[in-house]
Amino acid sequence: MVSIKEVARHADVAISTVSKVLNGYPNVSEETKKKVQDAIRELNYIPNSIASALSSKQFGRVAMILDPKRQTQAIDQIFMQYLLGALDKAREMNLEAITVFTSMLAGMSAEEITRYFLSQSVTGVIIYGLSKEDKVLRRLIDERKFACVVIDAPMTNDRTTCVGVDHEQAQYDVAKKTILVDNCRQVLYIAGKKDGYVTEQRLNGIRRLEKEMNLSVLVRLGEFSELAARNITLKYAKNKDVVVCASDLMAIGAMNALIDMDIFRPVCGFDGITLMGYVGKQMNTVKQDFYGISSTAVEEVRRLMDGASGRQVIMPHSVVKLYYKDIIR
Amino acid sequence: MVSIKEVARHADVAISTVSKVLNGYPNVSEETKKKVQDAIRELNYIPNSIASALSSKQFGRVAMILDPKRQTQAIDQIFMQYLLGALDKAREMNLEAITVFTSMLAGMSAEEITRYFLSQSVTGVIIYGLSKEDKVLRRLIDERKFACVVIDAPMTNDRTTCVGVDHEQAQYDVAKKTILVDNCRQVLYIAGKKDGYVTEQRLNGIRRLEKEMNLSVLVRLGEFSELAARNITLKYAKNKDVVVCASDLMAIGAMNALIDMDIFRPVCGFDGITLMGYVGKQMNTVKQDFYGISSTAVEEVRRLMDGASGRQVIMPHSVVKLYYKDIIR
DNA sequence: CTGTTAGCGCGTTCAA
DNA sequence: TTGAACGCGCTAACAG
Repeated sequence: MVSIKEVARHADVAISTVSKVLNGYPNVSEETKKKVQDAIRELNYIPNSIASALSSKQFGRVAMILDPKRQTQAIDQIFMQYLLGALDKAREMNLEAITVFTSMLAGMSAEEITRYFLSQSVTGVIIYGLSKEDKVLRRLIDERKFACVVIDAPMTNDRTTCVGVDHEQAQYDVAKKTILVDNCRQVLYIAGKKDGYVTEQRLNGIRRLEKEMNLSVLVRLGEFSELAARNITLKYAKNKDVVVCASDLMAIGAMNALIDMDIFRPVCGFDGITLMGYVGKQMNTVKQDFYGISSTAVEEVRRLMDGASGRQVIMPHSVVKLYYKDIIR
Repeated sequence: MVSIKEVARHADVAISTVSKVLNGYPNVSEETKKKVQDAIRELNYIPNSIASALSSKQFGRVAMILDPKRQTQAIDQIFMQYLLGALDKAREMNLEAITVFTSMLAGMSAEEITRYFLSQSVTGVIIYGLSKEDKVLRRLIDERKFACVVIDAPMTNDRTTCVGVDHEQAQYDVAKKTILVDNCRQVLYIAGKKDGYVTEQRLNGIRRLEKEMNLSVLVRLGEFSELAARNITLKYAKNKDVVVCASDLMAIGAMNALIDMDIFRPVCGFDGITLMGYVGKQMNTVKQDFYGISSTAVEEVRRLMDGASGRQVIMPHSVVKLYYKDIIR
């Protein structure tokens, strides 16, 4: 492994000079700069980021905490978008991001996780899909030992920023758009999980619409499950005018149920995933930019690591109509 | 940040003694060991793995290269299993694994990737789902600068190990089992992608069965796409006895097509994914243990990093029948 | 069994 | 503008 020392020798300068060239410092003459760069090229020198980090004390890695078993809004596709968005941005910002699954954290206390992260030089954390029931991660947030960004859970403090769309408004928007077409009054709302933050917010959205439009809304928990949504639909949809679902997956289940019941009802979903299979229908849904959300999360965690204070970041959403062609895998 | 130095001072021993205790070296009296451990606990000392790596020159991180856009066998679910398996094992083996998506490598030459990896102290690489067309990654493998493990592509050299099930045999097995039930003769085989290694191997499997059972097999490329498989089925399945698909996704497409055509044909898939939606039917498929494959890959890459030579590792597979209840999300 | 010493590869003063 | 010297936190000889 060719080190900075050899480059220095080769270029006949001091190590520190090479370092300066490497890091684009001023006060290096063009002449020596060129000498150094030539040497770097000739020796095919590659700086060691580990040593660099140690020396400059700029550790600061970011841990992305994902819970794949927690089938909330949709499926793994979303996680991949999250990962992609974060890793791309991290690379762009010269940050190291490590992937951590909750299964690897299972059984650990907040202290143990803290220790683990610190030993890995992790100073920033992004939590995707926090559950209300997750005492440990909530503790981690409360302790403020890390710069935290929480996706889709409304938590902020001086070391914690939350990032996500306005689920309340989004649910309101998509439901309203769907309902207006057929002037529906009786709504079947299939919500998510009891312990989910987004479930609550989305529910608030439909409640607001209920009041505003004087609707009658029946709420059932679909657990973000296609099958549960199917069964709920089979049971309750008959004398409803519309089925509003808190996820695309559940919307698919509802649609299939309606087909089996041989009745038509408008259905709308949430998330805008594309791996839905072709149901041969169309439906409204909320399109979230998971890649962008995750990318923003990295920027935010960096802000926090640089000492900024936590805040709330609302990402834009849109209501789109998914057709057959959109939902082909 | 409390360092080893402070621990040493606190315990009134030398730094090296602390280091020995930390790394479980012999030649430390129980007495001093206890002193040190107490100090560690009191100060809540956390070793810095970065400094440790630098000092011991035990860098050796491993890069997991994933290509999410490459929708080969199935969907993101498989990638998540891969990630989980690798990260769990890496943690167990005290290796650092970093997630790299091909999109981050796009446009880079093999040399640039090499430089990038080396700068990140990556010395081992796991490649998931290599395409025959991927000249760059193949170059990376050929250059032997890294310990390489390739999943599902039959490449080995002294620095490269391949890991995966025996796709040829697996395809043979599942097809045979499916065909025997109804004594089928006319087979529609929906293969994967032209540039895929597994496509070729699985095709060999069906070809072997064709000869052995004196079948008539029509082969079409389904591109691992549900829709393509659907269209192929609509076009060709009528006068066939069975539809053998090189992926579960395509099998779903085929099944749905058959339902629309209102004819029954046995269908079999490949991979054993669980996010198929409920088609209300059953089918045979090859169950792959993606978690285990990835976990094994990490062990293998470690072997290579430790100087061992490349080899071929065949993972076990099984043929299972998926029922309605199995494929509920 | 313990402590001293010499680095690992690099960033960063501070004199020269 | 340059370079010697120190230190980041830790490991690994080696000497005592």
